[in-house]
Formats: sequence, C-alpha cells, structure tokens
Amino acid sequence: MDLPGQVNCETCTIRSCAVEVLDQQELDILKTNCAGAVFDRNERIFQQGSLSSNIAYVKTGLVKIHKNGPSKDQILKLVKPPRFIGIPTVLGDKVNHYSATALMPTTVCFIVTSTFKTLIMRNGKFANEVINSICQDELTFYDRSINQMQKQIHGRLADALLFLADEIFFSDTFDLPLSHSDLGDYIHATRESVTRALSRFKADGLIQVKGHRISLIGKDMLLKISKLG
Amino acid sequence: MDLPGQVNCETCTIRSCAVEVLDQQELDILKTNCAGAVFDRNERIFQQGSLSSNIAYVKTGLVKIHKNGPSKDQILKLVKPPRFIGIPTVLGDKVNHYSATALMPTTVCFIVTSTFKTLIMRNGKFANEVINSICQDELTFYDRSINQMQKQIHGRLADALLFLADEIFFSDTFDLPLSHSDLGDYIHATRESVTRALSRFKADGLIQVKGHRISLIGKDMLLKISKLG
DNA sequence: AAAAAACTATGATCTATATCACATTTATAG
DNA sequence: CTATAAATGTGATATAGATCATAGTTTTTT
Repeated sequence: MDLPGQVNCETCTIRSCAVEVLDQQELDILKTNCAGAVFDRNERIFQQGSLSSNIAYVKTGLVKIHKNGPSKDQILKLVKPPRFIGIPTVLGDKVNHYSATALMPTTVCFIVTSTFKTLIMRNGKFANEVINSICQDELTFYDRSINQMQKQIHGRLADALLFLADEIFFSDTFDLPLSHSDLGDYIHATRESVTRALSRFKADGLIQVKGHRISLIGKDMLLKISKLG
Repeated sequence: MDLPGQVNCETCTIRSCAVEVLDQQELDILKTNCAGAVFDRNERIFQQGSLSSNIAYVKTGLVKIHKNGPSKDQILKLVKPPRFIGIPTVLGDKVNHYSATALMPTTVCFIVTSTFKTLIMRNGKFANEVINSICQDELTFYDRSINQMQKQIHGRLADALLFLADEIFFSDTFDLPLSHSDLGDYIHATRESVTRALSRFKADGLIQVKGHRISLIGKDMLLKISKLG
C-alpha cells in the first residue's frame, strides 16, 4: 500500500455527488481530514473485525466487499468507483463488519469518520446525497440477493460476466479480475463448478478465453441465460 | 386498511430515534404531513412497482418486505417496529422496488417523502439518525444473506424460529405469523421442505406445535443447529 | 532457474433439497 | 352449516451442484 497522503478535495476530479454539494469551508474541513492511498491487487483496504475511524472513498480501481460466513468467506459485492465504502462503521461500535480488498490497483481516500459525521450534521444536502447513495446500494444488493438465490449457476455466472463487461470494464473483452475460486465466492458456487460452467460457456461459443482475458462473444445468449436463470 | 388519519407526533410514544431529535417547529412540519393507518394481517402496505410519495414508519405489528424474483416472490426481511420502511423511494424514480405486507395487525404512519427530505436537509441530527438506521439494516441484511447462502435448511429454519422468538415475540412460545409457504419464501426453501423440517424438529423434541402455536423447547439445540448450519 | 505455491481442469460419486403426486386438515365464504 | 378454497403432511423420484480425487498449468518465491 502506497501512501501519497495529502490530497486536495477542491481540485479532485473524481468527487462524489455528496462532496459536490459542500461549500468552501466544508471542503477545507474535508481536505484536512482526508488521506489518499493506493492499493495493489489483493491488498486489503480494511479488515472485518478491526476498529476503524475512517470511511473509505474508492476513486479508481475495483474492490471486493467480503465477509466471513459460517462455512466460508463470501463476496457480498464488487464495488466500482466512485463509491463510499464502510459507511456502516459510523455506527456505535466502529468495528468493520466486513472486509474490503482491492482486485486491481485502486486509489482510495480515507475520510476521518468524525469529519464525515460533522459534514452530515452540517450540510443537509450532503446527508441527502449520502442517503441516496446508501439506498441505491441497498436496492442493488436486494436485486443481487434475489438473483443469487433463485438462479442456478449458469444464470449467476452470466450475471457476473455481464456485470463485469457492462458496469466495470465497459467492454466485452476484459481481464477477469477474479480467480475461479473468488468468482465462486462471488456467485456462490465452488471453484470446480465455476471452472465447469466457464468451460461450458466456452464450448458453447458464448465466451472466448485466452489466459485471463475473456471475451463475451454471445452476449445475447448470455443475457438469455441470465434471464432464464 | 383502517385510516385513523390525523396523528400527533408530539405526543406519540413510539417515536423513532430520528424523530426524537426534531425541534418543535420540525415536529409541526412532520405532524401536518403524516397520516396514520392500520393494516390487518395479509394487507399490503405498499406494492412493488407502484409510485409512492410516502415513507412508511411501522409503529406496531410485523411486516414482511418481499420482492418478485426471476422465479418467485421472496421475503427479503421481516421488519419489527419501530422502523422506517421504503426509504429507498426517496430516490429519483419514486417507485417502490419491493412490497411490504402486514403479517399481523400493524399500525403505520405515512410520511410525505418531500417532508422527510426536508427534515433530512434541515436537521443534521435527523439525517444522521436516518443514516444509522439504514446502515444497521444493511449490516443485518448482509448477515442474513450469508446465513441464507451458507446454511442448509435446518440451520436456516432454526435461525428463523430463534429470530421470531428472540427479536419479535420476546417469548419462546408464539403463534407462527407465516404460513409454511411464506416461511419457505423467507428461508428460501419449498413449502414441502419447510413442513418436513418442522416435523423433524418436532420429532426431535426441539419444538412443540399446537395449531399455529409453536414453542421452542430445545433452544440450546436449535442454537447449535443454527451455528452448525 | 529451480522449487514451491497457487490456480485451473476434469472425471466419478454423493447428497440435500426440489419436484411431482396425492391425501388430509383447516380456514373462509356463501 | 355446507361448500370451496387454502394450507399442511408425507411418500417417491429427480437433479443441480457439492465433494473427493488426481493431474496439469501458471505464477511466485528463493
């Protein structure tokens, strides 16, 4: 983890909707209580169970949010920037209830929790934007949950591939940022099942695989598989 | 659905943490933009897909939050009062992304969305409490999701029974507020599997069943089953 | 460059739970 | 009070995907 440290929120080009509504004085408060950091692939941004006094703002890269379950670690969601993560730590116990790990080189700003809270208290528009953001996450997660529960593995894998192409990489060809094992934790399947399902997609001409590079060539079919579950 | 209509937030004894921090003027705003309603068992409080200009505050009773999935309706969570539901409709489209249905006689206050938003903008403490509440929901839902995914049916059923006893009814004996079919939608199982699992619990002396009345008599064992999945 | 570790591939088998089918009981409505 | 619908109980069967086993491949470390 590299620490460029000092950041300048006034000139930052990747500001969140929430920060966008802050006035000059509030930007100053933010700026002096905010530190930038860069994480490499597979570096932990914060760890479930550890105390935290920061909210993280993911500026670039890709992050997995994951949590220990009764039998194994599970990836709750992939977070694409720009996005706040770890807001629930503003709550009483200040303990991270889940972990966040970079899946590719990722830049993050850490905002002191008390500063974040101050901004919420001070600026209603800021609070409102934060609420919007959390609510959006909530709805997305509900959808994902239901899909995970009701679709079978091919549908879930198609969902994941389409998500990566359309929401993360904005291209039908991309380097898979997750190992099969991680992909399994994400779509709730075993490593073996992921491998088999990918092989199946490959055999059926829906995707092309060269090393980690994947191309969605039968996107219409993938969409159909995603729909039918 | 009965409509007592006019409510008095100042004298209300079941106020949320959020409303607790409002000043006199804000309470007046709230009071004049708030209507009470009573719902019977199985009455819909709001419907997925329909436009809404209200946030609902559940004062008493029990509510299921459910949503259509690719293959069937799924119960995302059971909400015990006091709790706001439907906050995500403050978002752009103002469409309910899920349904809410009363599982027993339930009293609800509807707050005009724009008023809710006004209060967020005006009073930082209010916004902060709202954020706390949403975040708490988020964490609870993460836990539930992971449990649903990783435990098998006996563990999931044990979870549900323990939740009803400990969090909803505060008693080890209670009337099951859900049909086996609903319980299936909640713990992600078929009606038949729920019946079988309940029979098993009964046969093993973990629960006692008389009509809809259920008694958890082997709670330590249920806890063990919940833990082991 | 060699050794170790992590990841991927694929077959054989097993199992939890869905699905289907039908009977019985309990609620609701006329 | 009877008819009709909804909910529950239980067996037989099917199956998606887990688990186990073993081998090959790629990546990382020394």
